[in-house]
Amino acid sequence: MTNTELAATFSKIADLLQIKGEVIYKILAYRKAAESLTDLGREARAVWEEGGIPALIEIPGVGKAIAEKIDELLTTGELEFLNKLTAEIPGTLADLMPVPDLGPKKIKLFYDELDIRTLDQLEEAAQNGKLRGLPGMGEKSEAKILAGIASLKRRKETGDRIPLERAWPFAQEQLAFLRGLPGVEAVEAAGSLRRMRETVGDLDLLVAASDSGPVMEAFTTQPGVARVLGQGPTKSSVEYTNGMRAQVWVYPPERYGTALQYATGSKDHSVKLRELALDQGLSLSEHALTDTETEKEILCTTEQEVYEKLGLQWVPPEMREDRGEVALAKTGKLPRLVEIGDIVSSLHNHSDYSDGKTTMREMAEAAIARGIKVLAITDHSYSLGIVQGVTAEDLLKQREELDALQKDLGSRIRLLLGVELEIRADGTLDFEDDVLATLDIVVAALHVSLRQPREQVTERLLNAIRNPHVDVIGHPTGRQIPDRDPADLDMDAIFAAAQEHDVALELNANPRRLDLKDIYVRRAMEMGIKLSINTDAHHPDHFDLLHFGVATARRGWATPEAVINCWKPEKLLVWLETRGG
DNA sequence: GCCGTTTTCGGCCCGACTGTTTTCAGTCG
Repeated sequence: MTNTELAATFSKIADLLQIKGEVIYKILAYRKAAESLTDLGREARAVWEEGGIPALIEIPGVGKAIAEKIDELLTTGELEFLNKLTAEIPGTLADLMPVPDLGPKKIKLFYDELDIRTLDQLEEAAQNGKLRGLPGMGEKSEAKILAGIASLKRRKETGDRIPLERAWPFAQEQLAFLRGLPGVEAVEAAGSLRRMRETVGDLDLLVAASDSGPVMEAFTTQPGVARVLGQGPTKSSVEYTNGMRAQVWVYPPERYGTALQYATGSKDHSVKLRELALDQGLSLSEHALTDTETEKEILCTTEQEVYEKLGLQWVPPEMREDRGEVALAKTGKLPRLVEIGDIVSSLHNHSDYSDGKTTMREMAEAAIARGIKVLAITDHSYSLGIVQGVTAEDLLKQREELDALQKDLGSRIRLLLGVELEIRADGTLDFEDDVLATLDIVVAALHVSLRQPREQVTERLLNAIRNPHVDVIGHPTGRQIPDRDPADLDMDAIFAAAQEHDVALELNANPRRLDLKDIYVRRAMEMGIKLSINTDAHHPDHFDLLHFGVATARRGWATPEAVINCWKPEKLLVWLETRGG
């Protein structure tokens, strides 16, 4: 049973308990545990095999009761507690919770009064006007539920969260639109986009303006808006014709700091802040910090002031997931996270020797223009058929050409010849050691047979890590957002091997990959494993995807020391040279 | 159900918006 499956179980329990009307804090505890399991950088099963229930209790949000339930689930695959619960109320009621504007109270009402247990039954009842007679229900509520069901079905087809790759550019357009409106003093994307999560639920846009009315009016009536989901003086939300949703908040400039903090979240991070504020006799809301005694407001123009007033270091948005950052900020010990300006080397790139779109020279010149000091050309090796990868002979020719190019470019950039070495389906590598030994850097990667059984696909990657010539494992899990799942790897084994053999794990910056993902970056950091952030550029423009990788690294609390691309070129070259057996 | 440099029991954030209401409940973030 995977973390995802465990999380789904506890999430379902939370839904059913909420519909049943259980006290909210118990429900929140199950939800917190579900989220914590999802965010755990390793498998709960491995934790459990190592240390049993006591080890499980070490997981944040998991106490004795939930640890015992995990134990039962991992032992038997069943959970007596859930079985009893579904004997009381139908388990299918949990499927209704994702319907927008439909919550536990109404689900309970419909079940009690009309015996509605499924989405289809609910839809039918709404269509036939059966809901409007119930207490607190009217025609509008009924229509809202139908719209919610339609929206849910749509999102099921397209995926309920939008990949950062799509959300980011669209958000930039919306920000530009808002920035251009009269009276607007500042604009910022908040929410999970500002935290740079790999997928985004909806866009959260924050505006500083003294008069909100005109901004709200312009926002909700702009071209591209399919329907207005809500509109008030401080908050409005819309659905666009492209299916995305956004909400915009408008606050006066003098309250912008608290508003930005609130809109950025995450919810759990903000709750921690609000609790901390209460300890200091302050109530924190999106409008202000308020002294609970005197009810006097303290306004914060900037977010920095909010954190400062609470006695905290300012927490970078990427860290705001309630994963221990508030405690560190309290003691002033937040790590110095990697920044885009720290990156001086680009170590996984392609040219027209394989499937890159341009020559090595064009790539080098584009890299120089972006301030890159070390550029590795790592074309695919030959067995990856579809891209016409390089053979040993090609590498000789490529080396000659690269040497000439290096001479030409002089000290403006240091060029390295490498390869993106194919890890074949049978676990062997495309080149023998004598060929690999001639290269400056080797990035080994999986591209084929990603669906092999766990043991087999893990062993392939381990074999590559053990090879003394392999320096970096490229996009380790092979996932693509949103449609390709990662290979079923034993990540504990991969991390242990990378640590033992001092092999760097890549954080592929392409927003379709972001592989390693944030929680694995965090685990790599904890284990002292080196990271390599690369754009995997197949075209000069791809160098500009770097910020996605850096943001993901920051989400995993990566420091510049841990990222080999941040090292001084001399240090990097020494590291690469002393490797290779 | 979880958690603890003021607590192992008694806490556990705060507000906006909508729809159905005559003052509030439900949902969302």
